[in-house]
Amino acid sequence: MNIGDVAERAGLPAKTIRYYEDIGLVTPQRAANGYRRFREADLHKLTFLGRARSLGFSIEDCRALLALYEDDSRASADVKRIAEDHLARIDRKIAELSAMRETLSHLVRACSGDDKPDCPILHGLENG
Amino acid sequence: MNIGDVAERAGLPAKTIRYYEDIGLVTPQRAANGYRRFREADLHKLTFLGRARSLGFSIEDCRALLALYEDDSRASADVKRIAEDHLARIDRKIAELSAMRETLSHLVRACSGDDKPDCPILHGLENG
DNA sequence: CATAGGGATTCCAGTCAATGGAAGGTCAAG
DNA sequence: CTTGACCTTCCATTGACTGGAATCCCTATG
Repeated sequence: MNIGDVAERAGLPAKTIRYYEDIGLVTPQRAANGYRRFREADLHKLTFLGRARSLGFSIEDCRALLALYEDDSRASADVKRIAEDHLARIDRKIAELSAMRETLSHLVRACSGDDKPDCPILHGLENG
Repeated sequence: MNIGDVAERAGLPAKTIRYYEDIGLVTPQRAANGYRRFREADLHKLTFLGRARSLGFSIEDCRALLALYEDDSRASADVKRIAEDHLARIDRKIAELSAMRETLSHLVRACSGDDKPDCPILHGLENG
């Protein structure tokens, strides 16, 4: 497979796949003309990466998950720890956004949104 | 005020304040020795910026909000529109994270987390 | 007066995870 | 032979800072 084919099948931009090779997540072979040549195993890895990234795992998490994915003698506890840590990060992020949402929605609700300058939103930003 | 004082009072790192000057959000005066000299109005702006940033507004939103803040003939509708747009972005982000959380927590719950290689998390990443 | 410290200055590089674009090489079809 | 779709590498940019180096300024003490 050339990069275009694997990109389509993995659902990732070719550019991203080149980047993943750059940082050592995949190591496709090369054809005589210099083109990358991807095998089925590469496609599996890229699909795996796409899914992990879409769940918000960092590239470094993905690297670790991929290593475990390829390691037949892994302990599922190692995978679970990474996933739980990430879940905790997600929860913290949601909490942070919810707090923002809470504050901001109060301000928005208080603002008449007309052509007059008086504005509770600006007032809130000014005075905490 | 020197940058250290205004940094402390605004609750922002000095480095961030220099950056904000760099991108034109504040324009402190300069003393004869080259030090930045901040007035009370600068402090207000920086405090305003800190609050807006902590609510997740982008720098460009902050720039627009600051312009409205300084414009006595503003319409509160303009402020409200920016805030509502941002609120919608927050909601989308929360929804996205919640979806990740949902998927991931299912996988985590299904994983025994022991020393055996069998792992529903990896399986889920492999097969969608 | 020398010096030590704490603060200030500028500039450059790095973060994260790509993404955009330029300049050029390769290949299959018509 | 040319066209157009692919592919290649390399460099720059994104957002919002943050870290660090090298240097300068000010004040206080010995």
